[in-house]
Amino acid sequence: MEPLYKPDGVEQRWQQTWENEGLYAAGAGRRRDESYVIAIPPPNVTGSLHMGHALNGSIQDVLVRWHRMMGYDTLWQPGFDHAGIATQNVVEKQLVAEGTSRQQIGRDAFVERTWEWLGQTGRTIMDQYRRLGASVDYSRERFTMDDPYIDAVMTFFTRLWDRGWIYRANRIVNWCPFHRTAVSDLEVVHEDMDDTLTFARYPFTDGSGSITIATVRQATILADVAVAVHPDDERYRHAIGKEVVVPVVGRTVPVIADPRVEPAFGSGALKITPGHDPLDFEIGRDHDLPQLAVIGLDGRMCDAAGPEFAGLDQREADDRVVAWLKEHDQLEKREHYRHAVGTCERCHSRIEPLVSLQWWCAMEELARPAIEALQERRVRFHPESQHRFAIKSLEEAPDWCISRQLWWGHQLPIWYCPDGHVTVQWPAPDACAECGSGALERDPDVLDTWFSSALWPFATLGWPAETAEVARYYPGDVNSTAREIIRLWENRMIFSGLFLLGEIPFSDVIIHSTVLAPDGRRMSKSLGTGIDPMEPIDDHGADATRYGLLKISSTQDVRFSYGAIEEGRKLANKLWNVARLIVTAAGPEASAAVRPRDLEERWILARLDAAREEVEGCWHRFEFSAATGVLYHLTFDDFCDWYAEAIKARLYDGDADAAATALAALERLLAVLHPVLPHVTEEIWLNLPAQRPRLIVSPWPEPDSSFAADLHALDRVQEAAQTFRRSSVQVELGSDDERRIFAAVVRPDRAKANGDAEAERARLLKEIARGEDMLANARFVDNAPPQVVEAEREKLARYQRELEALPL
RNA sequence: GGGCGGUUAGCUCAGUUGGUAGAGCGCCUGCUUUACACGCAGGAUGUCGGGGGUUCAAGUCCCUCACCGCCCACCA
Repeated sequence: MEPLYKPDGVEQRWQQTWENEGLYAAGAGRRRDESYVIAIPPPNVTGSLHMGHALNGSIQDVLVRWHRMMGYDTLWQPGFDHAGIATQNVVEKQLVAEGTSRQQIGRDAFVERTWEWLGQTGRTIMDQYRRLGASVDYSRERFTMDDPYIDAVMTFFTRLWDRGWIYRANRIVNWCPFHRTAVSDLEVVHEDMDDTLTFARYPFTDGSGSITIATVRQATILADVAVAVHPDDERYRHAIGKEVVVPVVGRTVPVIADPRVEPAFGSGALKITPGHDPLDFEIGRDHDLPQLAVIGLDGRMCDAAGPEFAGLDQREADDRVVAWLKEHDQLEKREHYRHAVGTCERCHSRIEPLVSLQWWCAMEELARPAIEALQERRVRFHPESQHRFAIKSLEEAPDWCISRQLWWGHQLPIWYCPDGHVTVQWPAPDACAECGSGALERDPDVLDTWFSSALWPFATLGWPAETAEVARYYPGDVNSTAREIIRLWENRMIFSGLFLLGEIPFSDVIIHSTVLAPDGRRMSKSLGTGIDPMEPIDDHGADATRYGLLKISSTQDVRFSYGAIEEGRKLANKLWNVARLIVTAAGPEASAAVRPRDLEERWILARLDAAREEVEGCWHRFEFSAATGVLYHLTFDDFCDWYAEAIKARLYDGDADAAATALAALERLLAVLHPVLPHVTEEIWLNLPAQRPRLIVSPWPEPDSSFAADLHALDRVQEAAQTFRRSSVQVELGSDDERRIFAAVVRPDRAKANGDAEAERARLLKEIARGEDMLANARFVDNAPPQVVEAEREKLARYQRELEALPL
């Protein structure tokens, strides 16, 4: 064993060994009946792992390794999401770069090309998980487009259909003109943009002047069917019921009253364009107004806009409309206006609200049991604030637009016959369910990618087939993910699990922190602030990276910190070296045995057990950062600086009992550290004398109360040592044991140099004065809890003794 | 506009039920004859964002203001 622990090579070796020996597989190390199941949030096949994946992987791996050591039948399910629009976006852009397009090569060729491309990316991602030391069952890799998974998706759809919860409706949707598909509200991101607000006058038909409206989308004037004002708006009361002439097109439309108009905005009068605005769509529907469309699916002006405009880019059309207004003296003014505009999450094209025929899933019946389950705490979100958010999101969830006009994804199990009958069936029907026609055509649309993600925890187990795995591993235990995905994924897994299997897929949802760049900005490729998690892993090791990420994790957003990772590296190195001390001194013939003879040996055994319990508490509460603190303190302060220093001399003397006990203590330390630092602990384990199973599947230390009484045995020695080192004041110790340990750990030659009796005297006098003040305060003594007063008295007495012991 | 969170040492952050502020890094001082200098021992540094309130006692509970961040959102 070298003095410097070098993770590179060691970690890769263990990662291969564990996987090859089947120790990552479901059920490895199983010694009890209960299962422990986590389904990894399947990364999109499009990319590589980012820092959030590394943190999330570390969190899940700690829980999984811990449960594996406790003997649970543990399954950590890996795989990928086909990520419909995200994947199509990447491949489509590749085609554009090659000077072609998906339309040119056609659907079949496009899908084939996508399959080819993701054969490479998937491999990369799984290798990155391996490099992190993630103990997922790599033999069970699943993909949301595997054939059995497709069965699950289609079954989900047909069951919803059978309940009558899926319907087709013409509604206004968010339309991405680049991808030429509808996207859900959740896939639209709002970005601040500079715009121009145009104020245009619409003349009344009776010649009594005009009414002014304000708009940022001048081209949509062509599709106006009304002007609306607020019913209580005194300025426009006279106008209600009159008619105005729409500029350019000359259409006569009514002025209506609707409370949804905001009088304070713009001119207070709103032009109504039901075909191209969600609010106008609703107002139009409630007032029985027609829907006109002037913008086509490609985002350009369509034929309905008239021959002058057809085919124009919207911006050009805007300019022409403005020119017309100016020419006819109907342009009142134009103002700079900065506002949030909806854009496509994937390609950032401006979203066009369009009326289109889409498939919807009614949410009310699906959400209700999920809301109840959350309210009854049958599933819990951590932290608690996210639990409330999850409930609120379900309560407010609008019907889910599940159809997408994409090519990459699960095609809807809907067929049409020439007579227009609709057959919904899976497996695919041979003939129309209504008329028996064999000439069926499948609906070209695919499902929203989250429709299939929602089934991840059980579709990966073979559902809808009644597999032994579903029976054994469903429901699972924990799901850990990022905050922004609660509505997209967590809630949908909850309601689909309840609907299809009658149970929620997990009992706890961990919402982990977002890892920001060191400067506090978001980590993103476009900003250049991203840090590849493989970088710290290569530089400092997977153990150090795992430790560092867990240390900085909390409930809020956290900044990435190399310092935290270096701390992890130091911990691994420290551990390596104390193991070197013990193993070398014990010799190859030694064996571990708990044979404590002296106080410090009983004390470290008690400390190890107490720390084990503290760490378990942290993990039960999902407080990963707190756990790293416990482990660091245990290793550096308790195990190395006190225990190892105290027994060092006896180890050199060849004391077999001390060596056996030290080996036993080291084994317990390694076990407690293993879930966070799996590689270095396994490597040390290998170097211990005697044959034993791999640490990864070795039992987690059992509670051991034998030495609990000695937990505080060293408190007095530690305090005496600190006093001595600081001031050269020798504090009287109570027993030979205490004096012996003091002598072994404290080296007088090093302490004296720092002694400054005068400074110490001043410090003690200050403390004593403060303590006397407090005890002289009647209100404090009368009202503080007795133990607080007593503690203050003891502190005061101790300071007095130390003061008296100071050399003059 | 709505919701949530943050503001504690030079930096990154902990602070459980109110009991008189901590860690790591950095900095200063002193230590290497057989675990580790990726180490050991010691030290300095805080009006706990501002203001008000409750309490014997507030970083912790309440109100308020300021700034920062995230999520959500149909003021065209």
